[in-house]
Amino acid sequence: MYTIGQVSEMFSLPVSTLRYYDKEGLFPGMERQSGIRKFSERELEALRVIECLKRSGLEIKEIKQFMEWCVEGASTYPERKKLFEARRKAVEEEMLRLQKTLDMLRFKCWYYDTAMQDGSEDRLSEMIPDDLPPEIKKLYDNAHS
Amino acid sequence: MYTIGQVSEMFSLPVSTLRYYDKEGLFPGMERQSGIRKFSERELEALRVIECLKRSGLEIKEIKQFMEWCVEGASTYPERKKLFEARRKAVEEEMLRLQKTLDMLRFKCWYYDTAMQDGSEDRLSEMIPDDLPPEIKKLYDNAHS
DNA sequence: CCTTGACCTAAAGTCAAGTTCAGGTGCTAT
DNA sequence: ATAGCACCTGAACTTGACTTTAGGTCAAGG
Repeated sequence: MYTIGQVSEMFSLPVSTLRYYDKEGLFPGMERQSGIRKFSERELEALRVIECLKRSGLEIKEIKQFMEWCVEGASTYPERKKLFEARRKAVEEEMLRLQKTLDMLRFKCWYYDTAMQDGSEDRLSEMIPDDLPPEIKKLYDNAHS
Repeated sequence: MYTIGQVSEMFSLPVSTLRYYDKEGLFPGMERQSGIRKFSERELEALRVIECLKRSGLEIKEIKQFMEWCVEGASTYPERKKLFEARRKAVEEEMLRLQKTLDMLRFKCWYYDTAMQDGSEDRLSEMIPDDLPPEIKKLYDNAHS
């Protein structure tokens, strides 16, 4: 059993954020001792799932919905599974978008490296898009596709 | 040369967003004909960079700063390069975090698949964390590391 | 005894990134 | 000539996720 301060330390989250999550219903049935929140292993695992779902792009109220399903028991397994499938798909798509973003950033790093060597962008504007070095052209094409 | 409506179509962005970006200074020196914005190839490339930098986690005012550097000319190549290097690093880190998120989501998909077959989580709670199938244990371990 | 530190609440405040609103201009098709 | 678009502006509003504030409880240490 942990206090809110200990959990704040463990997860590097402000105490105010943990209280906010609690107020929003993200720890249904959390125990209290004379008003003071007691975080058990169950709440720590909930917090891990919260962080996962948040990073997957879910909003707080949708996470709350999930936590309610967990309380409801076995009858909501299908809903919970559908949720995780949907988030998995969303994150896989996000990874693809990020890969394109990364290729654009890498291209721009090369671009400004070259501009600094040349002292101008004149030669670069001649090269784009067809006379780029092969490796760089790959980045450019993926970023602009 | 394109109107704001055409650019809105091309980038699937609301017209109001394009006007907001303009007001925030993200298209310095954009042309106008009797009050009406004219988007040239320069603004379209700016928009591609804006979307890239936004996805990399940059705020609008930092993107504005970048656009101002572009106007200043060759003397700001080093700043611009540093910016792209920093964003590249940030996105690479974000990809790692997302990979862990994805492993957690894949683990949960398997988890609820299994729970649905069993009709309960009893067997699962016995298996976690040491008696999971090897492939699943990999996901679990990476997600919880 | 009284101060300090960790906990509590409800309510108000903040911030970024848009979106919406109210009112206005100007072309063109009926 | 008038209705309907696509464009314009400044200002107010919205949303989500926190954070801050103001005021209060309670146990331990000096």
